[in-house]
Amino acid sequence: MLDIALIRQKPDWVKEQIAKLNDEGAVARIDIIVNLDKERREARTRIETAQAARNKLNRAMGKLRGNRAMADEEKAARAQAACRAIGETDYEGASGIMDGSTAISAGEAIDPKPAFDGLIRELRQMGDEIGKGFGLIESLEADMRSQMLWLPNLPHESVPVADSENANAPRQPVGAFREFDFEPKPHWELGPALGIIDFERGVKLSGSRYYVLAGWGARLQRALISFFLDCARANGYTELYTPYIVHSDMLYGSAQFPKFQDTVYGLADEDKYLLPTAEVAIANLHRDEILEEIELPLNYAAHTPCFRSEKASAGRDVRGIKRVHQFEKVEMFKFTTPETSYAELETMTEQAEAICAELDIPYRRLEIVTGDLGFSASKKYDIEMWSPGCEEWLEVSSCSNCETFQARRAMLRYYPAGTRKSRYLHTLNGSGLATPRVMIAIMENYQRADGSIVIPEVLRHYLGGADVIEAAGG
RNA sequence: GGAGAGGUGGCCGAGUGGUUUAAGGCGAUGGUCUUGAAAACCAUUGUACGGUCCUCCGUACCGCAGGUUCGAAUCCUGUCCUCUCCGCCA
Repeated sequence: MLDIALIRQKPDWVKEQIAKLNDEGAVARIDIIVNLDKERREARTRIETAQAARNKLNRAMGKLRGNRAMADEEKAARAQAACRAIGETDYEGASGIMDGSTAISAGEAIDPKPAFDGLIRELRQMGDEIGKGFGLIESLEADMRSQMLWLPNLPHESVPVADSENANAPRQPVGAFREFDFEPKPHWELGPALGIIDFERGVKLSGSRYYVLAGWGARLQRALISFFLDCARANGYTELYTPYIVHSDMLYGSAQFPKFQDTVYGLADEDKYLLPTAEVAIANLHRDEILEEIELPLNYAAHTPCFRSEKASAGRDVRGIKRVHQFEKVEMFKFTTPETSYAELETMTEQAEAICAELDIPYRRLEIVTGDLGFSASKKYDIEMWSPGCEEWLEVSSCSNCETFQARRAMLRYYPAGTRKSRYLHTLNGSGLATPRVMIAIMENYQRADGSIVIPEVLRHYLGGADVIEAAGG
């Protein structure tokens, strides 16, 4: 979520920033929000003033009713006088009369019953109107919130301004490209031939975009996950095991909802959803907490399955395991101060790149332009591995700084050292890495003419020292 | 899944529908005292939003959501969570 104060103060500047993104309709929300904000603040000021008067009168009523030292005749006279004052909207006066701090002149004897009934009638009427007022505030604030939830994050000033992903600027690739003396095959041929990917049975079990890994395929994946987690730990990330099913609030917190609601899988009978990424679970870990600056940065990593409906990309990348409904990923996540988040983004991205280098697969970094930033990132780098079989760059990691965008939604805050005035944290997330695509890259880069696959050096000790996946399978 | 008990500030823990606007304690912070510390004493002690933005004022929040009432931490309903026992179970 964006800072409402910023929108209020510089609506035109915010519009300019949003216009750089590929998000039609978001700019138009700003005017709606500015108007709602104005309306809601006016209502709040007005209603809360009335509520303050009413609270005071009710308290005074308590004093009048409960005053044992006061004769019933005087109470009745005061009730009647207070009733008259309220009718003239003199709430201060009425309050003083009721709590006994204002003297009243003695009049004729009054029947207490109608006097109090009249007073209660006045108070009830005030209450009814205030009730309506709070109803108005509630509906204005609900409208505001639903508008705000659809606004994307603003790009960092360093992000290149361009419309589409085609403009993402790749850096120089790193690592040696293989030279094959045969035609390298795509993984969707290598996998079934080796018996390590079973597309047909995956589809039989669950439908298209599902697959079964068997034997060395399953073991290779497990080895990769262990390797990734060990890298994360060496880099100072605390490993987490989180729930894979979370409340819908968590998806609002990490900003998948409301915009990308149709990309996740939900449970039928509960307001709970399967993780599309561990980011959702980790981003909400410190929800509604206020951390101390000395604890920061907090670095977490978790391996989870990720479930994605991929409705938006129906028909795309249908071959192989590049785009599937269920995959495994190790996610890196950082909670930092605003001052350090951009340095941490560089660190995190370099850590993801280092994993590619250790696997000895050619990779490159893309600096993502404004039009391809996505909804929640202020700045983003993608990392791609080269796959010689399908002859394309595969996105294996995406590292983002969301600044305070998620923090505002999930109430992630900290006290700067020596203060008690809380600020929002910055959140960063990055894949480190995602298995199916890294599996593709390994299979295609490490394939040999006979269809066997050499196991990358760094993975061998996770696989009992084996150095090659032979065509016979494991 | 069944039965019972319970959710109150950073923590513990009082709290008859009003007459102090959550008592008291612990912790924390600041101060007094001290060569220093401890002790003692004094003061401060949450979050969000709104108004003014120097500071203060106001509103809301006693798990959450409704309801009753002029007025709810307190009464009613629903719900979530925790604990104990029973059942089932990797």
